[in-house]
Amino acid sequence: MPNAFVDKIRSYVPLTPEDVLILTAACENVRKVPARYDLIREGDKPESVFVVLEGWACRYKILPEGGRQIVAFLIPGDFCDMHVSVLDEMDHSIATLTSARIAMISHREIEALIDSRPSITKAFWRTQLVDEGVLRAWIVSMGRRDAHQRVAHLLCELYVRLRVIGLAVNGRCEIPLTQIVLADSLGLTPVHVNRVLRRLREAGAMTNEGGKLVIVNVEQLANIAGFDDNYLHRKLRRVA
Amino acid sequence: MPNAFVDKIRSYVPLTPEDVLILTAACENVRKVPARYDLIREGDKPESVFVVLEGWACRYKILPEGGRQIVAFLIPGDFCDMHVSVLDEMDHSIATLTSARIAMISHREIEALIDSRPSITKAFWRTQLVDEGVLRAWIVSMGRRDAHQRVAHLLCELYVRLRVIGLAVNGRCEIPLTQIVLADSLGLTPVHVNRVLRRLREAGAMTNEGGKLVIVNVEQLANIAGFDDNYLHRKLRRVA
DNA sequence: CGCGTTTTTGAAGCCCCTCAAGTGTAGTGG
DNA sequence: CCACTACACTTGAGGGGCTTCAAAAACGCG
Repeated sequence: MPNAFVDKIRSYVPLTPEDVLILTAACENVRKVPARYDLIREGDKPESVFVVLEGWACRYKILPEGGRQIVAFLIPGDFCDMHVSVLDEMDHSIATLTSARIAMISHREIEALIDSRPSITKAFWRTQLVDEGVLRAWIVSMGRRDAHQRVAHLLCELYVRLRVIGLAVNGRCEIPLTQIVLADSLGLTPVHVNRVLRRLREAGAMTNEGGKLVIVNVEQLANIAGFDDNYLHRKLRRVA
Repeated sequence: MPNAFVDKIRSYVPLTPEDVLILTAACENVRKVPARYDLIREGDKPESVFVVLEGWACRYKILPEGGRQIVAFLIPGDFCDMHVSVLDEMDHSIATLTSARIAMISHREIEALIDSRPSITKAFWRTQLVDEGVLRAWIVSMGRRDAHQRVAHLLCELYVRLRVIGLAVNGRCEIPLTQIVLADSLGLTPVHVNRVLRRLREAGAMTNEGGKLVIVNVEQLANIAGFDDNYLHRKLRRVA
């Protein structure tokens, strides 16, 4: 049975069959969750670590005036805050964007993994550093790129991340995000996102099929965005 | 002899006298560095962990078109990327903003600390989670706050962080950043930062003394920014 | 004292927002 | 099978916040 979490960890470090068994066992507590469901809210005391096995989720913050800012997208294999138990409460919320399968791992199990499995611990560190790199890249985008570059850059990031987990092939992948969600993550309005997407569509970089956004030409998006994949520590093009 | 690094760690967890000795010893390799000096550049292979003992530094990225985006400020006590050795190369650069004293700790020493000192390890985790919280807060600011709120929010963040290390008292502190640096961190132009600062000055929230920006009324800034200190896991007002 | 950098101020313009209305499209229930 | 509803998407018109360009004043450092 495929497990996105195991696959992700394996993409960072080699795993022994025993490692795989232990990781798989850690994911036994699985919940099916509908779209737009809050897994945890700002202010809550975290009780366990979430692992996305299937579907999409996001971290977000709500502002006093009511606006929402998404600060990260979580795709299959992603997990959150293995050390978060050392802080009192969440400083942001996490919600699903599509229906999803979520594994919940207790802190005790996570710490047991960290204490007993050096290679898994190393993989955890790597994922954390990559996540921070993504946060920094978002800041760069919001600070110094215009709307077109910004949209294109996000799509490139998502493409690379999806390709790693086998959900993108030949410069093509599906992204189940509404224009409203995109706007909330990019610091734009849905109206403007709509106009930007239209131009990207007209340029032949993407299409809109069945309510989903489909990337059909990453190269072009990368050109528009000035995308450099170094911060993901993965390559946009698979090296031969 | 005071050590900002030890003080910061101590602000997160209780330290035994032995812990203090070990941390102090780890900082023996100190360099004096002038302002605007690159400690490490994007693409470099990191060789050690930097700790800011005195002065200010920043993480930044240069865009293809030449613009600079600052993605984090480092103040005394801050250190960077204890696990960074697990990645091949830096995805951003780090430079001083003022003249500074920087301690350099080898990865071997860091890992020895992590392996042998549980309380210090816990403090490292906390600092990392707080740093991530700051990155997310920056994204929220850039995405959903206008220029006035954005400037005010950054000043509030810096105030809280400075207060923790004893560099702010009674709602007042000095910030040695030029308007150009502020602009590069906020995703604005220096011209507009100037206009925003003028209004904050006229409102009595801050002043400009001797080339330094001085916060004189944090409460007011917090009101303008809609500042919520939860993400720093420290209080804006010291609790009685 | 002189020079480079930062700060300041003005004027014009554009990118993106706001407001508004209309068009799909999927799911629901009669 | 077709209203009916709830969203998301689309498109237009007008406005405002921030940028760009330009130039002068003030500062700080050798």
